[in-house]
Amino acid sequence: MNRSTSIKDVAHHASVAVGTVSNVLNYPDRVSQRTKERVLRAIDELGFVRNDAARQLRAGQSRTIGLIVLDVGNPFFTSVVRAAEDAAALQGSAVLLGDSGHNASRESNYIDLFQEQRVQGLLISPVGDVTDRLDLLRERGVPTVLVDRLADDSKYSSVSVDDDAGGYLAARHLLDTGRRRLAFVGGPTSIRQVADRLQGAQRAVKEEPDATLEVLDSDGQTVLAGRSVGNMLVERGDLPDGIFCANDLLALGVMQSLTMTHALRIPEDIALIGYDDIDFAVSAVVPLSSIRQPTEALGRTAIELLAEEVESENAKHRAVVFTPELVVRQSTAPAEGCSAG
Amino acid sequence: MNRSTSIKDVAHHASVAVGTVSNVLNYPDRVSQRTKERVLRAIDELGFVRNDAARQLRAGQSRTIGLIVLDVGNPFFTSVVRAAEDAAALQGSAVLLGDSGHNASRESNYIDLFQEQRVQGLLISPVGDVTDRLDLLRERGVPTVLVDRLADDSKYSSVSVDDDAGGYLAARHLLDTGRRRLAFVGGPTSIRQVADRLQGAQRAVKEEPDATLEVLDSDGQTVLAGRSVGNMLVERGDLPDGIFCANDLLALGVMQSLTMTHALRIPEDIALIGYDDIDFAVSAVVPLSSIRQPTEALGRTAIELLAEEVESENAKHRAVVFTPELVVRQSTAPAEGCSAG
DNA sequence: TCCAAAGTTTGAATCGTTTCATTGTTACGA
DNA sequence: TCGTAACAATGAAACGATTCAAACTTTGGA
Repeated sequence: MNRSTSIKDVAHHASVAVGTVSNVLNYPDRVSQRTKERVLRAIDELGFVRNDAARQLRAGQSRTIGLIVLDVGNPFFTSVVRAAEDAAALQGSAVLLGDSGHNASRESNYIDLFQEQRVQGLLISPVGDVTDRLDLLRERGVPTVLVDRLADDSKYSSVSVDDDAGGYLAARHLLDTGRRRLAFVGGPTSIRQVADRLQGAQRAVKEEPDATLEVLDSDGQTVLAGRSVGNMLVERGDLPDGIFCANDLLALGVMQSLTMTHALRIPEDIALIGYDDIDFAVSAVVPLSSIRQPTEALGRTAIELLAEEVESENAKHRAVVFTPELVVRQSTAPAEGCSAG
Repeated sequence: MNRSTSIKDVAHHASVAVGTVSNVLNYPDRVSQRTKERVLRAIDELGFVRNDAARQLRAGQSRTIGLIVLDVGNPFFTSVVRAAEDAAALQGSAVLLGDSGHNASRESNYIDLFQEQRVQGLLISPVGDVTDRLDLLRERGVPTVLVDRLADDSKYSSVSVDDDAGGYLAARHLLDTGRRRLAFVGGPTSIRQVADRLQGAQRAVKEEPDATLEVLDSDGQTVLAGRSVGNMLVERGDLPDGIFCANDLLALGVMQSLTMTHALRIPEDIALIGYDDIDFAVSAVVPLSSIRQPTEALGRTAIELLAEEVESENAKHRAVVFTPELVVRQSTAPAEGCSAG
């Protein structure tokens, strides 16, 4: 109803020119102490709040950064988002958050929205094949940084985590604690993350001549899927002595099935390690060893890479790959006759 | 670098006036077929994207709604957010999401940001005491709807869930399945939600002359806290036959402690029910009964209430209270000698 | 052929900032 | 007292969209 107060009202109320008010807001040093006080008082009395649309229109660019993630509910992304917000705040930008929910059309809507908002740049964990759209954005001066996905060519910067290294870490840890008959439990290896983690595990196993690695396909990446793999294992007998699951949910499912239904002991009979280090890992019946991804670094670095590209159109693109971290808990405590390798 | 193409460029390229281009975008019916096609082609060829800042500046209002939640990682809020986004999309608005992380200063920053963005309105799950700020916002024509908090006076609309009813549902269900010696496990009752749930449970227990309800304080609302309550119970003996936990994490902790460490059977020896119906409830060792909050309805209704206030300055404020829903799973299956009643 | 009504198109004015060339003021050394 | 440099303050122009009164075109009936 009542049109909100503008810089003009403030200027009038403080008996100065509009330019002066603007200077108070943006370049306080250019304004004398007396004037500044008068203007600030006026701002306070009138309850003036800068209209960002007008500022942005004049400036040609906004102070916001678009961030599109696959699933805000996923702790991995939640953590990345928070780190990105904090890093952006440090450089005076705000993050507009979009949750694509693995849905290409939602993703596309967010790209549209952010483009209309003239965001400084875009951080995205892509669902669909958005390379064409991203190319267009770049042409129009909106740089993009890929999150949790290695840029295929060198057209974009990206931040990602080395899943192969993570897989290696996990398997190596099982081997180091004396296990030799390992099993990998993971969803369809068509998922890149799963394939990479498996590959890393295989690499580690090849280092020990007497070690073997069996691959068990799971039907999805859930607790229930883990449970059925566990049941299957027990039914057929011939158990491995170390299990590496492609994520923590699977691991928790396997743990449930082995310990509850079948009275096997973890880690004495079978060691178990997951991936992601979700909150539940630490409070599982047997606290679960896992591989933690450096989410804070991901978010922070993504913002930094974007800043580089915003500053100079021709900044070199960089693909930053982080190495995950092993978190040891009870579920992989060394077996009794441990022949550490 | 290259200033992006404006409506003026499009107009020039299509040999029409700027007003015509605007009409094509906003009132296609006012424009002849021939012209429309020409303009649309020009838009396509130039890759024109509307500058929302300019549109907003002229319109005096944006098409965005601010939403500040306590924790996007919390499945409760994740679900509310998604529902709100969908409902907003239906009415042509976008949601700007802010995660206060239970932090009053982050919350305050988001309010500032959203105010500068001239959001249509604000949905907020407040951390600190923001009533003063909200009052100011309202004066300036930015309506607010409280989420997951009952408005204390009738100055605001709000959407919330009846925790008392939820507590009643849970306890009543334990009673209905034959349990009589109940226990309530919950963090400090200074948390409103906890206090309300307890109160509802007490109400239900009073309905059965031979039923009792014991209150067990927990140190926080986590799995580990639940586990220690469980351990304590077993150590002291004198077990209840039905336990109602103020949230699912506590319940899972209690379940771990009872079933694993102490070889008690759920639901045969003790029935167990949680609150929130998190994803893990269904995949617990014994699938956990719980109370589900109507998060989708919360998000949707919040947007609807806000729309009412946006439309008319003097819309009556409404406090909509939803009733949660009982989800029965194995953890509360009827005891053998069930005297339903 | 003319006129009115309906249908299209035009383009200047406007929104609230920031920018910047210009003007006004002050201080100080010559 | 004057000139000049440093400092402050001014206000018109610009950003890119929407709006709307006015101008123009078409249609169809008299």
